[in-house]
Amino acid sequence: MQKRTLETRARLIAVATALVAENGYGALRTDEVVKRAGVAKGTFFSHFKDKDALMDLLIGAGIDAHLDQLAKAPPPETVEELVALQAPLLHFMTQERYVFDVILRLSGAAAVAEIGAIATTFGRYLDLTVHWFESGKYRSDISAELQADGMQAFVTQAMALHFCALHEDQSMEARLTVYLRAWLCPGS
Amino acid sequence: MQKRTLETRARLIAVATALVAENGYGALRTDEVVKRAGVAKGTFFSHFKDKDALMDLLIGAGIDAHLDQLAKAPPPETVEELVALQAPLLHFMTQERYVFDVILRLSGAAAVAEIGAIATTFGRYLDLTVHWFESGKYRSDISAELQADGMQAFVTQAMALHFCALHEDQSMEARLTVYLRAWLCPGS
DNA sequence: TCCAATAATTGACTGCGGTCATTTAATTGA
DNA sequence: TCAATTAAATGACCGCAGTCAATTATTGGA
Repeated sequence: MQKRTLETRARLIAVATALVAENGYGALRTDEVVKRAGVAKGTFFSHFKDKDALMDLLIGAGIDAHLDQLAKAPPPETVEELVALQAPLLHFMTQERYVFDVILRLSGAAAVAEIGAIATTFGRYLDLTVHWFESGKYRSDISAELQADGMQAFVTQAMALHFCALHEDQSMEARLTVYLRAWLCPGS
Repeated sequence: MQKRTLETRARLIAVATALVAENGYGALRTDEVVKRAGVAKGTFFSHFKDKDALMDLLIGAGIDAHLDQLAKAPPPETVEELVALQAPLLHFMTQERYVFDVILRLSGAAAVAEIGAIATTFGRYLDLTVHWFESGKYRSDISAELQADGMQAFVTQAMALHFCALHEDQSMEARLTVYLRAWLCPGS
C-alpha cells in the first residue's frame, strides 16, 4: 500500500465528515465528496466498496465514541440508570431515519469476512452490557449473555417505534424503561 | 376514478406478482413491470408513489395470508407451540434479505396518513398475539399488550440475527424459543 | 538510472428509480 | 352531438450509485 493511498483515503473521509456535519448523513452524495476531495468518481469506489462502506466508517466511529462513554461509567444498578446511560447512544442512532436504516442494515455482517465498523461496535456493545449483567443485580434465572441480547432486542424495538407515527405518545426512554423493567425485573 | 385506472393498476400488480414468482422480490425492476404491462414508466408512478409502495402491497398480501393461518389456529399454549405457529411467517419474512429490509422499513408508518399494507399487517399481528396472551397462560405480572410487544421485539431480533454470519450456529426457531422462554416464562 | 511490474487514478458510461410538461382519452353539461 | 373540463397515460429526461477499460504514478530489481 502506497502513502498516496492513505492520503487519498484520509482526504475522502475528512471531506465526508465535513459534509455530514454540514447537511447530515442522508444528504451525503458521493459526487460531492469526490468533487471536494478533488478526485475522480472511480477513486472513491476503489477506496470504499460502496457508499454504505463509507457510512459504516462514519457512523461506526460515532457509535464507538458513545460506547467509550458507556465503558467509563460504573455498571448501572437500576433500570432507570440503564436507560439513562444508554440514552445518548440511542439518540445518536436515531438522529436521522437514514442513519437508523444504515445501522440496521450493517449491524449484522452477512459474511464473517465483511464485518465492518458498525457490526464491530455491536459486538463491543454486547460485551459491555454482558459485563453489566454479570454482577447479578438483575435476573439470575438466565445468563448475562441472554439478558444483554434481550436488552438489545428491546433497544432496537424502542428505536424502531420512535419512527412510527402510531407510537409517538411515549418517548424512546419511557418505552425502553417499561420494556427493561419487564425483561430484567419480572414479577416485581 | 375511471374503469381504465383499475384495469391498469390490476395489470401492473398482476405482472409484478408474476415477475416476483419468477425471480424473487429483490430482482424486480420497474422497467420490466411497465414493459410487460405495456404501459409507460410514468404510468407506474402515477399508480404507486414509488417502488416501495408496490412492494408494500405484494409483501403485505403475503404477510396477511400467513396471519390468516395464525388467526385460524387455537391460541398456542406453550412457547414451543408459539414458535412453531409463527415459523412459516418468519420464513416468509426472511426469504430474502431484500424482503426483510423492506418490511423493517415499512412496518412502522412515518405518518398516520401513509399507513400501508405492511404497517397494517403489523397492527393486525399485534392484535392477534395480544389475544393469545389474554388467556393468562403466560405472564401475569405484565399486560398482554406488553407481552405481545416484547414478543415482536424478539421475533425481529431472531430474524435479524438470521442474516448475521456470526450467529449461524442456531436456527431462527431455536433462538426464538430461548428468547420467548426467558420472556414469557421467567424463573422457570 | 532505466525498465518492467504493480498499484492507484481517471472519467465516460451503465442501470435504475423517479419526475414532469405534454398528449391522449374519458366525462360532463349544454 | 359537440365543446369544455377533468383524468390518465406518455416518454424523454434527471439524479445518483456504481463499473471498467484506459491512463498515470510508484516501486523494486538489474
